Parts: sequence; structure tokens; C-alpha cells
Amino acid sequence: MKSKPVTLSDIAKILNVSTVTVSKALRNHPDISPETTKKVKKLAEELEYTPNLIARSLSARRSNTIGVVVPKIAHFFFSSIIETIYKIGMEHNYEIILTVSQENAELERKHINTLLAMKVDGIIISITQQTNKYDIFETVSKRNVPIVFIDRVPFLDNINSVTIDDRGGAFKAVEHAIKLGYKKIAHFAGYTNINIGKERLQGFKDAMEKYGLEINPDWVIEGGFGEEFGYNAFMKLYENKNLPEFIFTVTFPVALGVYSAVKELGLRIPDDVDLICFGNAKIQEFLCPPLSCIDQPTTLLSQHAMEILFENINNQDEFKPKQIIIDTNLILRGTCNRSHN
Amino acid sequence: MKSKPVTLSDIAKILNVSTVTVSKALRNHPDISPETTKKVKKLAEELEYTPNLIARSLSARRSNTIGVVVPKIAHFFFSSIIETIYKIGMEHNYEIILTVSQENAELERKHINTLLAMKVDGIIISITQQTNKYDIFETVSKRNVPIVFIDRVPFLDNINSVTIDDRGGAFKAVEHAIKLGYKKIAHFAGYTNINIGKERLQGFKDAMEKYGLEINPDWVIEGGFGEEFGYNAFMKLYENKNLPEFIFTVTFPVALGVYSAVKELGLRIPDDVDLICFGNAKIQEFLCPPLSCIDQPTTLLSQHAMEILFENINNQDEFKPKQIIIDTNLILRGTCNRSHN
DNA sequence: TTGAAAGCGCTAACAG
DNA sequence: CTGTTAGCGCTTTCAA
Repeated sequence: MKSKPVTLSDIAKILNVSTVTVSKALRNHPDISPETTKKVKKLAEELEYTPNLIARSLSARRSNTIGVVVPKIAHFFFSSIIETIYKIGMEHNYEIILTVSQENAELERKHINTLLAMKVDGIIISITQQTNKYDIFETVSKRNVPIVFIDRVPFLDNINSVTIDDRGGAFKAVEHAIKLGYKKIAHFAGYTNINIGKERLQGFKDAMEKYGLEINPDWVIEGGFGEEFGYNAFMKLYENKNLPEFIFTVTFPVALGVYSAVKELGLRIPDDVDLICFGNAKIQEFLCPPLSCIDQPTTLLSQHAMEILFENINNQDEFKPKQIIIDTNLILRGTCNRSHN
Repeated sequence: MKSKPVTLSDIAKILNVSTVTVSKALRNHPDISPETTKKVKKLAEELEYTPNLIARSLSARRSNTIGVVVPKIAHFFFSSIIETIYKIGMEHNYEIILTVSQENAELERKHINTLLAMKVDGIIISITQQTNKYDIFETVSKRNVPIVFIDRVPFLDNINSVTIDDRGGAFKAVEHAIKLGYKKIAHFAGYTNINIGKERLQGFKDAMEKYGLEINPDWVIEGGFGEEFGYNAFMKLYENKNLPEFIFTVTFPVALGVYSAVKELGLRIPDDVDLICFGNAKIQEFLCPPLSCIDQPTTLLSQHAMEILFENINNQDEFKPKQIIIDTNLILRGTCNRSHN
């Protein structure tokens, strides 16, 4: 027995009131008397009425929906970011519409357009590693849709952004390595055309400079945020017989790639080469040896982003863009944790 | 300069045609002459027209949207399932509306209702570990919304489902352990009120029985699919001085919990206790020692689920529910991989 | 090949 | 407190 959904006017007819009354009653509008409200709600329940959110959005000009764009889902960092966004969204009665750019700027652009077309009330985005044209973001604000950038943000002023203190965090990591006695320090640097890559590289340089260590250009390698990059970069150094004593990697996956290469080559961490990465994941504790890292508080990141977004949504007019930078923590585990001479 | 979105009728007015013509032209409807179509499209582009998907959905009675409900996101298994669903959805021009039940049946129910209210064209769901009332699923089909269950499915006939061969996979794992010479074998079993728990337990029993090994009830422990469960279960056995030689865990996170406990207790894997888990994740290679497992092909899972869903969507009427069961592979790494006497 | 009419289900604004 | 009117932006008949 298939049935088509009951509507406001179905209820209205039965109760001999107007659809408006039903609509208001269902939304607890103070206009409506308690008895009427109760009557309406009772019947709605009996009839298993579900509001048509599409119709509601169209007429109310707000969808109670937030669009999210991330480069990837199955990823320690992003899946945790997303999870928090979902939780907070739910608490605020917002539905989340998540899209995945797959690190592809073209796709990212397409998703943003879709989100606009879906009339989301706001957008949270972490841009791809190749995003370098920013006009789509202008389209968004021309459309009056609040947007907040999170972690991976464009080089733009006057935007809402929540980022990690990438530079400071990187500095912390490298400084720690230096204090342990390491001198031949490499940085596997991701892509520096995007803020996180650029800033982390800068933090690395800051530390090297502060302690008067020379930066060997062969040991500052760009090329990605994923495992393959870490693997390849390490392999290349090995083949060139040019291994550093220590590596600071731009992300956890890159470090994983190093683990992979090291293992394959029969080397040992931290004896043959030691390392630390930017980005925390619980699983690091279980690695061999447990990987030390710079923690980026993902929950905080998402919380701030959502908070700003909601403020902006409810304040369209006189809202001034906010930039928040979140502090990092050095987490020491098996690597980067014993002195070296 | 904020602007409000241009609509069909804006374009229609300028071109001196009707909105219908514009609407059709934009959708390449054969009704419209090539020239008109071209003209319309050109102007639409110039004006940066974006269709209002909400309005479209309302009038077309289909949203081109698929609802997804999963228990968790930041989880090796689910994040990979989700990622594939997104990819496939995009290829078919469907938007995915993902919701997270947080292993909470009440929330799950709420999300399903929201998805119905959002008029999704179909639903893919992996149920929570506590879902035991199935009436909401009847509501879904009464509403004529195709639904396919994936991996964690209700005990119901005549539904679309794509599952892993949990029983067979568990059997494989335990059989392998037995052949290695293990006799004192435990199973950390999750919850058996749900198919994956029940079937994996059954597979464990099958193997034990086939090889004439006795099942020690103290070694078959229920209680969850997460790390804490694995940790606690192992700790309890240890305190009772009742450790098995080998543990088959119902999921990867449970195995991680065991690693955690083992490490804390100063024991060694696989010498003091060996193990294998159901569920594959690349990261297992990097554990200490690398964890062997039963691989569940997540991509296949999602692919089949999406395929069935699309078939069902495009075939509303004479569609017969399909059940697909996917085979598993034994993946041997550092654990469960050397003979024992 | 085009368009007029009607309506999807709901809500905002205003009047009673 | 309740209802009338109007319309959100689009698509689906169906007639011209």
C-alpha cells in the first residue's frame, strides 16, 4: 500500500481550518491558540505528516541547510572535521550538504555552484591544493551567501577563516628536533602554493634560521600531501645517497609514505632517520614506532567555523569577516623524542 | 554589490519569449529550435544564471538527490564507503545528502524522516548497532522511496541489501588461525543483535566446530565495535589470568583496542597473543606488527548499492528487491602468520 | 516550435 | 486568534 504524502491542506480540510493555521500551529507560532495547536499536532501525528522541506525552503527563502566542500573524505584530518560539522549542524537544526572536490579545482567550482543552486544558507570550505582562481568565491558573496574557509584557505583578505597556526606549529616541531641535536634536517613540504604548505615551510625556515642551521635545498622537497609523495621523496633521497637525519613532513600521510619507504629499504626509525609530522591522528600511537606530531585541534577548527558561519547567517548585513588562528600542540611519541649526537 | 539571482523569467523577458521556452532550452528539450536554444543559453551564461534547484525539485517532483545514513564518518570503513558513494553519485549527477546517526537509533529515525522530508529520490543506509525497530523502513517504502541497505542491514526479507559474506569471512580467518596451530581462540564479537556481529560470530563457531575445537564461553565476548571494547575485553581476560592464544576481532577498531591493551601490559604480539580482525584498512600495514585481516571490498559494496538504487529509482513499479553478498579475502600481514605449537 | 494555464506545498504579510 | 491573498521559481500538461 503506497500512499502519497499528506500535506498541510489535507490536515486543514479535515480540521476545517486554513492551511495557514495548520502551518503556524505545526511551527508553534504564537498566533495560534493552544487548543488549535494541539488539535493540529495530534492529527498531523496520526496522519504521519512530514513537512515538505523543499516547498518550505522555496517559500521561506531559507533552506536551513549548510553546504560543505572538502577535498577528501577518507582522510584522518577531514573526516574528523566533517564529523564535528555534522554534530554541530544537527544541534542547530541545520542539515549539512557535503560535497567532495577530490582535490580538483574544477570540481570544487562545480560543487560550489550546485550548493548555491541548492540555496544553502551558508558554506564551509577547505579548498583544494590546486585552487588558484578565486572568482567563484566572489560569486558566492555576490549571492549573499556567507562562506567561511577552514584550514586550507585562499590568499585573500576580508574573508572568514579559521586556520591552524601552521607557521608556529612547524616552528615548534623543527625547533624540537634541533634541540635534540639534529642538524641535517629535511622538510617534505607538500605544495607551497597553498597556505598550509607555504606557512609550514616558513615555520621550518624560521626554526632553521633561528638556530643558525643551513637549509639544504635538496632536502626541501615539494610535491604533495599524500603517501606517494612521502614515499617517492624519501626514495629519491636514498637513491642519491643523500639522506638527512631528520624529516619534518607537512602532513601525516606524507609521514606514512616515509614509513613505507623506510620499511621497504630495511632502515629503522628513529635510528637511521627520525621524523615528525604536522597533523595528529590517534592511529599514530600504534605505528612502529609511534609517530610524534604537531596536533591540530580539529574539533576547535570546526566549532569556530560553524560559529562564525551562524553569526554571519543571522547577521547578513553588518557582519565583519573574522579570522581565527588556532594554536597547536607538540605531541611527543616514539619519534623525535631522543637526543641525537 | 550584492545581487539577487537571475531567474528564468528574467531571461524570458529580455529575450521576449516565455519562461517555458527558456526552461526547455536550458534543459536541451527537443521542443525548442536550435537557434532559440543557443540564444537562451548564451544569455543565461552572460547573466550567470543558476537554476534554483529547490524550485525545480518542487515542481518536478524529484530532487536528484540521494540520502545516505551511516553510523559514523571518521571511521576507516565508513569513510571509504562514503567516498565511493560520493564519486558514483557525482557521475550520475546526483547530489548526496549524508547524515550521521552516531550509532543512535533515535537519531537514525530522525534523519530518515528528514531525508523523506527533503524528498530524496532514494536512500542508502547502514543501520546503527542498536537499531531493532524496523517500522521506519516501512514508512520509507510506503512513501515509495527506494532504499538499499549496506553492510549493516536489518533482519528483514524482501529488501535491497548489499552485504559482505561475514560468516564466510569469519570462517576463513579462524580457520587460518587453527591451521597455524592455535587452539585457545577467542572472539571479540561486537554486538550480535546486528547482522555483522551475528554472522561473524557464526563464522567463528563454524570454524571451531569444523576443526573440533571447544569454544570457551569466557572467550566469546560481546560489547561493541570500537576500540574501548577491545581494550576492556582484553584487560578483563588479563586480569582473570585467562588469556587466549589468539583473538579474532569483529572489527579493526576492536583490534586496535587490543593492541593498546597489549602494549600497556608490556605484552607482545604475536608472541604472547596473536590476532586477526574483520575489516581492512591500509593503515594496518603500518601497525606494530602489521595486522592481518579479512578484507571487505568497500568500493564494491558501494558500487553495488548505488547500482541497485538507481535501478530501483528508474523502475519504481516492477522492481524486485535484490540481495547481494560480496566475497572476502584473507590478507596476511604480520599477525596470524606464523605457526604456533 | 512556442506559450498559456495551472500547480508543486508551503509561508509571509496583512486584514479581519 | 484565524484566514485571505499572493507568490517563491520552476515544470508539466495541453492548446495554438
